[in-house]
Amino acid sequence: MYRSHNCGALRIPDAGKQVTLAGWIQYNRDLGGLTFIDLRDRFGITQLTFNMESNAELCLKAREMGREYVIQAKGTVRERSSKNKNIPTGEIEIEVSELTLLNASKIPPFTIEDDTDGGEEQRMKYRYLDLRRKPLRNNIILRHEMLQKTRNYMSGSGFIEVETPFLIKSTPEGARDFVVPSRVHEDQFYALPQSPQIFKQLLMVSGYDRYFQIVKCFRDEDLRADRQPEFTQLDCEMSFVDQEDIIETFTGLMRHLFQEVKAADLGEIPLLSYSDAMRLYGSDKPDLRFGMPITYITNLVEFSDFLPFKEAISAEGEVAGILAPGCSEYTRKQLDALTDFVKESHRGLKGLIWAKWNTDESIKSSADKFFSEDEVKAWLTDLNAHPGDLILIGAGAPERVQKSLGDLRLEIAAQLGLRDKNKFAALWVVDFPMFEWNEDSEQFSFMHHPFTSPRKEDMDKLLSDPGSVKAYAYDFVVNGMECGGGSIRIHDAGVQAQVFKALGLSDEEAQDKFGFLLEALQFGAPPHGGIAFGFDRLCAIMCGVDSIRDVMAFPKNNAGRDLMLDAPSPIAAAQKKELWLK
RNA sequence: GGUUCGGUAGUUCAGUUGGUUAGAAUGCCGCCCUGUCACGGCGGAGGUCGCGGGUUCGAGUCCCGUCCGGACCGCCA
Repeated sequence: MYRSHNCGALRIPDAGKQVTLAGWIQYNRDLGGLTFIDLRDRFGITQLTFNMESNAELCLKAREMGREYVIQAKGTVRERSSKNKNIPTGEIEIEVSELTLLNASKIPPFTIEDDTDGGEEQRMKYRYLDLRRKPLRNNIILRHEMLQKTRNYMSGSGFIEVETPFLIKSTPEGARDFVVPSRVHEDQFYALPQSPQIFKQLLMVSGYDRYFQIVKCFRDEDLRADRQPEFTQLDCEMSFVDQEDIIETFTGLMRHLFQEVKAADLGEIPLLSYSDAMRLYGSDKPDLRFGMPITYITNLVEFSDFLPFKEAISAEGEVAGILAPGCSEYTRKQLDALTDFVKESHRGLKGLIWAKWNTDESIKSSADKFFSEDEVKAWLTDLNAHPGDLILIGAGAPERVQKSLGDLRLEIAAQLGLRDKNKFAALWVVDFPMFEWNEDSEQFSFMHHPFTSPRKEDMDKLLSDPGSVKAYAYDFVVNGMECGGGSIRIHDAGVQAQVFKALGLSDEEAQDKFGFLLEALQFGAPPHGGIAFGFDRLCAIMCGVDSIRDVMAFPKNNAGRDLMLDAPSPIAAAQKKELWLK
């Protein structure tokens, strides 16, 4: 028996007990006549005490033990004479009578503390050491709780978990596939699934009614803080449901998880249409922890001669602004920085007009030469500003105004500390367009995926006016992060064929790529729909971290490399040959 | 594919207009210390300044290329 208790277990009532502990050395404090060792495992830290007077040999031995050595200690639990209020075991210590070195450790490349001195690269290379740190350990444990509570809730709601294959067929749509060469079949490849989409629909055809799976998915695209090449989805599908049923079911799941894991009440979760989200927040995943919606003042400046406004309006653009509460003291430098921010090429505004309502009630704007104080005051009032506030106004094409002011809204909220990690604001975004126009290929492509059902009332516009067709598609958004998305699927082979046609896919192509699905739809496919949640993202939001790396045990770096394994890596020529690779 | 920031001691960083022997903190090693808890005190060791080329009397510093890391755009049904 290596231990009688873990390192987080003992308290004052245990005083007098003979115990054996094992763990890693967090700190070794040698005071001369006394030596203290903080012994750590994933449950906590317990102090070991060695006294030169009572046992000199043991005390000298303890001094030799370095950081991260693995040791075992037998001794007596004792109340401390000087207590440490900062840790749960801080009122007791172990007076050690027997000390065993189980394994020494090299000197760690960075400190294994709550706040490490290690940089990203070191921490990724020695991920197993980084995982010893409490913040990361807490995240991994929270993820475990999420997994358990999700499975329990889903199972309790009549869903069954079914595993689907990882070696499947590549389809060129959507994200790039990771591809696995076949040894048995020359020049042929499997693909790793981007999601179990087709399988879960086939399971509905099979009559499984309510399916879920917590499953790895793979996408060969560039990485971001919230995107990894392999990631985990909570994948779900239901039969005989409409959009309202799905939203109700998974509102229940989300409320449950946030309540259970974070003791957070999501409250009423609002539904917002895609077009409203874009218009008010310039994003299909708005952060609703704060207000500051984009407010359109085009009608107030309709007949203005002020060139930026005049040009925008004559080109069917908009003039709109956002409120920066309490920012009337912003300096010229700060305002210039915000102007540069919206002028960055992917946002594309030509500039930013500001207007300050100072605390002394005076009004000042960067367009004072062109507008009377009353006119500027009308803008301020329209944006719900008060003395002490600043408003920022942009003019241009609607998409640019939305994108720029939407990003600016997030930037200012961040500067004002309004993106509070302990606050959770969820919503459903609904009524997505079915298709979006692709400038490069000059044809429509699907917004969600090609099996998404168009809305009933838009069915007849599929071929005549695809751009105006809306879909039964929905996203679940928390704190400005897209955490889930799904749709009602097409269960009618005829409708599916029409959608493929609208996408410019010939019958032959559709048959080649999705023939098995089209055929399955003809064998009594029930009406069905589903949703998939980004499990890593949900965990990241609950952990209050910016990157999903921090909730994954062994993530990849910025460039998709595993710095610990040094993967990907070349393979031997013989192995290549066997796989028919040049 | 592109933009941008960075690479200097084991680690995290500083290093001025190019100028003699490249610094700090922390870690590491040694000595001292009986109530510490990121213990403290004294002393010490530790650097091909990512790599290659160029400019210069002289490059950590300037220029070009390249590799590596972070953030972002494109991309991500």
